[in-house]
Amino acid sequence: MEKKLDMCENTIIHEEVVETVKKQLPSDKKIENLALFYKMFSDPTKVKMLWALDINEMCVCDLAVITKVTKSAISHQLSSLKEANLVKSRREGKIVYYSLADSCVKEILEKAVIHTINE
Amino acid sequence: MEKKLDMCENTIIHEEVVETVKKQLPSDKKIENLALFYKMFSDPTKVKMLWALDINEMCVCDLAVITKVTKSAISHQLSSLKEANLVKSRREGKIVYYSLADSCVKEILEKAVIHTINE
DNA sequence: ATTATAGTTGAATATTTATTCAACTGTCAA
DNA sequence: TTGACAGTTGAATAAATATTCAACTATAAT
Repeated sequence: MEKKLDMCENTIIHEEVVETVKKQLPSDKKIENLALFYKMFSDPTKVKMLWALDINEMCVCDLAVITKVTKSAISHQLSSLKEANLVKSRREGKIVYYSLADSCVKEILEKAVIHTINE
Repeated sequence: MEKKLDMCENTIIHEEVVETVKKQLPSDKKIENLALFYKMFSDPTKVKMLWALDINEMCVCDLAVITKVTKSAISHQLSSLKEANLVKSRREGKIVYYSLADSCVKEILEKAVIHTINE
């Protein structure tokens, strides 16, 4: 009679494949950075902001109008996007203008368009 | 003296820009689909799974070992990935083998590599 | 038929992420 | 220097997502 707890549910079925794949995988840190990067595209508000900024630089108020969320929410989102080096800002008087920091953004958005069903 | 509630915090500062951008933005549905698509790349477990599957087709057990999460969690993740048409599966006896359904996956992952700090 | 293993499922829980709220800073103009 | 407005911030809350758990299906072997 066996123990109630099965020892470990992680049975390796194809040991060779697992070993080969493990060797070729990027480091956990790298994987995490990839996921972090794509998180910036994984929310409708962020996607809309990025798309809008690709068309024109904009201030927080305008982005709030376009996305229909509060200025505060926009500001929080912009700070993640800035930390991810996807947007940059410049101040002009009271107004802060945001724009894309990385020309790859539109390219990335458009790459996805091909793989999604529209309308 | 004004009302306590300010009528609407969404002041449009650059009306012309806002109008122009609004016209050029994709529909909300399209934006949402884009976000949904990138959600499939926005979690380390999913990224690792996709990367692994790009190297070799694999069964649920093997993926569980490689990602260090339970078979159940993997199965749940695979079902989202399948719904997003990023992976496909075939059964061989008791074992279900998963593989990439879309050759763009690796391309997308690698696009991000350029924009992330590694190690 | 019975048992064992691979995988799936739905509900519960844990974790993460987005948004709101209220108080704050910075800049301009009266 | 005071008020008004653009924007930011941190903490609280709400909402979304990932993981676990336990019960289940499917297939194969004895």
